[in-house]
Amino acid sequence: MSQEYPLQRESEFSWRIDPSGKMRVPGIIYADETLIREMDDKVFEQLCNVASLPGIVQAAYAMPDAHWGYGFPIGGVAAFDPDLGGVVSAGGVGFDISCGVRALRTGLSIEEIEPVKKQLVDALFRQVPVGVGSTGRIHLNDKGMTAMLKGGARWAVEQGFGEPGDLERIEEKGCMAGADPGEVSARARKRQQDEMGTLGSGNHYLEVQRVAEIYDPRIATAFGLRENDAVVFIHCGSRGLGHQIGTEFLKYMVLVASRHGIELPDRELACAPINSELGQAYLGAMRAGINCALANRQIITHLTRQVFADVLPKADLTLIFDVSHNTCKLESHPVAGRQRKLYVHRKGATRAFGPGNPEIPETLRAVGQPVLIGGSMGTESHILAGSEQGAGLSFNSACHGAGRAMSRHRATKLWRGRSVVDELAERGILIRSPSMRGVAEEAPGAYKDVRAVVDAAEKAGLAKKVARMEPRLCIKG
DNA sequence: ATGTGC
Repeated sequence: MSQEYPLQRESEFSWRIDPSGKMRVPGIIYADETLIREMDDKVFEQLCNVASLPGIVQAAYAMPDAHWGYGFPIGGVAAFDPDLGGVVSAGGVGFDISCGVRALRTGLSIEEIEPVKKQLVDALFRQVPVGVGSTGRIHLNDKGMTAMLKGGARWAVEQGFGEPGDLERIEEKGCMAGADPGEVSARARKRQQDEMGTLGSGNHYLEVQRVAEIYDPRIATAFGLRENDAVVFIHCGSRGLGHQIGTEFLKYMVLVASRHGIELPDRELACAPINSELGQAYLGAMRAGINCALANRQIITHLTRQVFADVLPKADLTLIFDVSHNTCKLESHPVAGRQRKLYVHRKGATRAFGPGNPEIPETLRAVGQPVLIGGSMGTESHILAGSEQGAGLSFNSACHGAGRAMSRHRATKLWRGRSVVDELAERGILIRSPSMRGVAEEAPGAYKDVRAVVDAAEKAGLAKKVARMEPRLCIKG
């Protein structure tokens, strides 16, 4: 644990760094003692940097899966008040804008999947493009690109990818308002024109999982989950488009920071006032990036349904929910007893609205928003539900995954992709990937213990555990 | 995360 950053234990699952130097607010980390001890000192340093940005409200937060990121920690949450000089930061959203997870029920039990598992994983691997630079069968011209950037998953459904009923189970009903395709450069558009409906690389995957354990039967029933059900998890984002938007705006934000009177503790924290031309331009482009990710996951859902229709015609894939974990969104939150409109950055952190929140679909409003936690390849995933107390703890945010425990480079020194695949196959978990190096980088041992992460999130009060899933097959970038 | 990068 850090010598340099004095952590005060606030409770069994929360830790605090009091403001010092240029920090305007404290840093708060939700974690158990083991997670805190193993957390990179860089997380604390980055959290203190975030806490020093103009207009930050209440505290800079780190989730239990936090690790070192670009500028902001991954697993970081920070909210800014536009009227107090609050800022928006490209690095605070992350390069993979609106990277997120979508979970689907299949209407099948795992016993129905097992006999055709190999056929299913091979068909998915053929049908869903994966890997660095992967392209799909959809090619968008500039007009189509603009419509996609404006319409998100709603556009995808209009194009015949999926069903109108899907939209109800997506954040923002599948279409992020305030997107400004005019702020998305020609280069970003070009990079994306052949990449719709592709999974990408890194930690992105498509898995078929077994519901292994139900923690909260009432909420599980509301989410349509039963033990032994087969479910699909899709984890991916906005591909080359989001990355290009992030890269370009980061550069502009570095250039004009001093003009806005912003002193950057770290160049990677480049940001612009929300109430500035650049801040508004970024928000418009970022929202278009959100729509790109929502459309991408929608198209992949359609491809997945086609595969199931072929291999398991009895299947009926219905959307449980779709959550993004790299965003900046305008939300209303109580601060010291007063509702305030804040721009909440969640980078590697999942929105987790509690019961009653009007943003949650009516059919789920009584139980809270599904919080989808994708574990690493070969390990378990979790579904949680937003809690009422989460509002006062982290602007209704929770963890997003297991969180890396070491660098990709170190992981490739410790594991061989081929042996990882073989070992998982022995446990009946089938992996298909174009990159054995990618598999080594994503080896289960390179990640934190996802169950410890989820337990800490629950015990800190951020969200409530609902169900635990085990992977049976996985296609990976 | 990324038409992976120096």
